[in-house]
Amino acid sequence: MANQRATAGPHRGVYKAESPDGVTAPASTRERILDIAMELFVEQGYDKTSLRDIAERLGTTKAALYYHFERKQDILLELHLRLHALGREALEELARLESGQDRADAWPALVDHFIDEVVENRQLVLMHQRNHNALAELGNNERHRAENDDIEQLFRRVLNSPAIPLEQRVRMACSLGAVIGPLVAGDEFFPGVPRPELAELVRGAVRDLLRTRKPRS
Amino acid sequence: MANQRATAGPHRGVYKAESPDGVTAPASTRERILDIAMELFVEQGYDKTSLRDIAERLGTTKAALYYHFERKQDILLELHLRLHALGREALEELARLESGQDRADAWPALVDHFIDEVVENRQLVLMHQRNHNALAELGNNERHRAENDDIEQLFRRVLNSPAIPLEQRVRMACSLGAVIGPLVAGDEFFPGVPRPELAELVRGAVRDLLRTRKPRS
DNA sequence: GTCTATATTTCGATAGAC
DNA sequence: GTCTATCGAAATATAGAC
Repeated sequence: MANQRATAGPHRGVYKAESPDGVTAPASTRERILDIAMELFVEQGYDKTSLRDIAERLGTTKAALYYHFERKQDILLELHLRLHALGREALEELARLESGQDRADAWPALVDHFIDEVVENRQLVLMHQRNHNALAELGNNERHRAENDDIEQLFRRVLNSPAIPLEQRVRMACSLGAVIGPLVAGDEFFPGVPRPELAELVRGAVRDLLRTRKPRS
Repeated sequence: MANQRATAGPHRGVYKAESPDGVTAPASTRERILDIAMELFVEQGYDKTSLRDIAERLGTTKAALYYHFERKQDILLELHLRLHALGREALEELARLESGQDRADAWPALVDHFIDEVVENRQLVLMHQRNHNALAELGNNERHRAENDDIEQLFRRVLNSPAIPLEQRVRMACSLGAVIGPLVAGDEFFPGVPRPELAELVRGAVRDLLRTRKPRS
């Protein structure tokens, strides 16, 4: 009767049925659903993944899923929140800095952190970028809209800081794309290269990218 | 009776009903369909865009579309081929170079070209990256598979050239992501900045990114 | 918590008139 | 080339037994 909120009833807010001590409990059905859904959303996309597909791979039936999630969209929403949780803290901290120059100075550390998280949660990032449209439709959901608008505004606040020269702000945006390129999309292009080594090389590339040169004057 | 293959019959291979001289003819229905579909695929995604949606915005009915395209997928396929046509030539030329070093040297020019095309065909690029999953399903289509496998192999051949140091190859991959970042995805982050100026800044960033430094030894 | 139905809706695709 | 009408195949979601 310890921390069993997950089994206290269907679809009710926040769950995270971890055992109080660090013991790895058998993954709750709810979380197994999320993991399987993430796999399938990457393989086939959200729209082409039916609840029947998920249920089959999980070994149950469609209807059983409705005990754990009210609607199909809620599965996607939960996964989206998982992703947002990754970058939220770091981004908030960055946006809290007053001066634009401080923000620019702190950016490289943020990207470093970003690289680590992309490597560790590659599948989640993949799911995000391969289901852009489906995720956009979550905009109607209140819980999602609140969270999402927030994150987006944090980004905007940093990348729009008028105190940072435009050139540097553009490079900050470039650095994010540069990370996604080889670490996610172009995975098949560097087979056999251990991911940590790849990450290290990307780190070096981003470092050079962010080191703005003198404008040719 | 000049170049009217487009109206010679429904869905038959290649069309491009341009008038022989450079005169801008009124866009054929077929091309208006493609343009509208591209818009909608960007706004809502391929899966959530019904043929009814397309027909409505075009001012006709669903059934009319079937005169111009045999299946819904064929609309997406045609748009995909439009995109591939953009980069194909440059990429082929690059892959034809024998030495790996030659390829690495030619890469910056390719990216420069890539930047121009991304700026000029932003919507098409957007459609591509926002419908990754739907496009992957075209893999069953023969016409698509032939074309697509080809392009992918060209990329692989260049990015795998063993003569190019891994560090540089990774940076080549980074450079592609760095272009997409600010020019496509992060469009809303630089409002008011004319796109050519943005492109120029990205060009500078990529230049620094590709200039590999001495390894710290 | 999971099952077997089944209701409901939407969409791709076809038939055939004009 | 475009229309109306309709078929058939999914898929989401619900009802109710166990």
